[in-house]
Amino acid sequence: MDLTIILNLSGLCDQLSSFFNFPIFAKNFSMAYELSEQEQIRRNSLQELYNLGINPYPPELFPVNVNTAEILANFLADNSLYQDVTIAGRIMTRRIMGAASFVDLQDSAGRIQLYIKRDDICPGEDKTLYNTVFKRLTDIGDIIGVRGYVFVTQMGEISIHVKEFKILSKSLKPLPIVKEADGQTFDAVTDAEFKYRQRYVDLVVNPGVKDVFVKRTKMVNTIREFLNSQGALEVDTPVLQSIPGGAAARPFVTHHNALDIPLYLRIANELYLKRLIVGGFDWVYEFSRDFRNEGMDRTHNPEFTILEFYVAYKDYFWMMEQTERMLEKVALELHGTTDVTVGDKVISFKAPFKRIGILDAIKEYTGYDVYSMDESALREVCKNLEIEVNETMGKGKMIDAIFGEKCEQHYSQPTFIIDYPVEMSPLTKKHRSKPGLVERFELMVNGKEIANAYSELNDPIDQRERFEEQVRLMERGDDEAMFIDYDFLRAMEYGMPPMSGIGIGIDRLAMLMTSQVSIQDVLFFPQMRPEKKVVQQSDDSELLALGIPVEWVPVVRKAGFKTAADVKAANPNKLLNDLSGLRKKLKLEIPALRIEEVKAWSE
RNA sequence: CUCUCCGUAGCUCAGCUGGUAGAGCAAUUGACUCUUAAUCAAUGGGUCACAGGUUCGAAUCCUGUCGGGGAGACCA
Repeated sequence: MDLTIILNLSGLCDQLSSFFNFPIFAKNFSMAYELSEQEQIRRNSLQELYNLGINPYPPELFPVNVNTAEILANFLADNSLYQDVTIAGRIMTRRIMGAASFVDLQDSAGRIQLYIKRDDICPGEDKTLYNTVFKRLTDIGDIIGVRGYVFVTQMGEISIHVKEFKILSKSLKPLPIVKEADGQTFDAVTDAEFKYRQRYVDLVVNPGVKDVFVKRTKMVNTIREFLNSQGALEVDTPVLQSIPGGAAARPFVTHHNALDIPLYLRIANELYLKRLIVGGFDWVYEFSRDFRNEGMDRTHNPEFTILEFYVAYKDYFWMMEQTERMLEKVALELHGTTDVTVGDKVISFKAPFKRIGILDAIKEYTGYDVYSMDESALREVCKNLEIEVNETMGKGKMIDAIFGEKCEQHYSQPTFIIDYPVEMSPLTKKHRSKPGLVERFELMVNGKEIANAYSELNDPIDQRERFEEQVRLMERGDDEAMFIDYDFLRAMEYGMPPMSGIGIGIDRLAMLMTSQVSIQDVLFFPQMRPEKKVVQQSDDSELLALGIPVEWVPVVRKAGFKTAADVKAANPNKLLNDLSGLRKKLKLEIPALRIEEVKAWSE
């Protein structure tokens, strides 16, 4: 870029600058066309603040000494409190009435109304702070700090009478406007894509969203306390595993460069926790972030959290009692009652929960007694029930399919489904009295599985055979069958205490406990397809290089042609049309283009 | 992967069987010293997701693409 171009650029900047009424830096002057009107105005305000000697992003701490919830909770009882508060938060609405204004300030704990009077924040002659800085240069979404005293307005609302006011962070993008009155919400952001991609905005503007996540954390804390108080030890085990074991699922694969081996993101942490029990711990647990490379829907996210815990010398009956007690406690802690409203149902987490054998459940809902059936008989049953089966499915998978299709949805109230067929439970101890079954339960709530537990298999010879059966299934084409983890077998050969273990889907439990129908609503940042780049990054120089006059470059970009390739691919007639239209529309005082010029750009 | 619905101003949404876009809030300017979905007046703001096609004419009809929701398939 030679000197003349630089000179031209700065000349153009002045022109654009006056057009948009704010300074534009040469480096990114094209941006001016790509911002919305409101964003331009906010940048303009930002510059004006600088011009007034105000730093809209001050570096020093702001000494907050109270939050909104504390004030609202305590002030009415004692009006002498909070007579010198400093508080900070985001401006959510403004009601300006000349020399006095009301502002709703939102902090992490809630909202409170501010009363800002011109002559209080500007005691002298100079009213700039109120008239200009507050009224004109401050916007909804800005983060401010104020100092003042708490009082009650004539309308009876607890408010802060502001004496000092300071901008702590200028907001450049307008927030969606959500209004509330008498418990009703107006214009809430309902677009799922917007909510999930820009959760930060969802959290700011939509009432109740924060509460879901606060409840989720409270739930996890309650569980942690429940376990810790009984002597359980929280541990961390590897996320990157060379053998993805402990569950039937498709893993994500990655590669470790230094070791030059494939590694898998864990689908479960079961086998590692069991190793720790071999090592001599009696009770270990982990809130495990697991990853499964499978479909996504409202109960499945590629990464999700499972609580697993393993307890030596216990069996699955003991585990059922623990589970009941734990969930009862969670419900009480979160809702103050064991009855939790989920959608239009009320679910009672009052212990004990109902228990029923999976085969009895199938008998109840289908009439078939599949207990002693062989594979071909079972296939026939599936056919009669119109359940799709294929050659890769063994006995266990078919029974699972029948249950999933015909029974699962009936269990709204917490119900333990117990005593599963051995074929679908390769890590589970054989049933003490019912041949062909294992000591396993799943907890169904609201028609969904939320926990899965067993008396854990600790016979290394049996375990080896079960793994080998899995390999046979894999050879039949079952891509979910488990790999053999030889180190796990070795650990078991040293002697593994009898134990019971469980996995509880924390996301699904959070859905239940917060009455959300979609897993995306209990994850801060649910998985999404990457957003297409909204603004294509390109350098003006590549457009200049085509011979486009410098004064036309921002116009070309505004017209949607952001790269040299875009311009070359364009029909010159259309391009000329678009550009001339913009020139007219924006009333640009630059020479009109001729078709020959435009054609020359793409040659 | 299949079916289905959706994508219009910063946000929430209208826009009929084709005739180049409207409202409320938000924004700008002004009035107003206890308002609270504040009010009143005026003003500005849109490549109607993207790309093709049909047509004199497309937000609207057709095809494809992208993104999202829902249902199914697969799967915990």
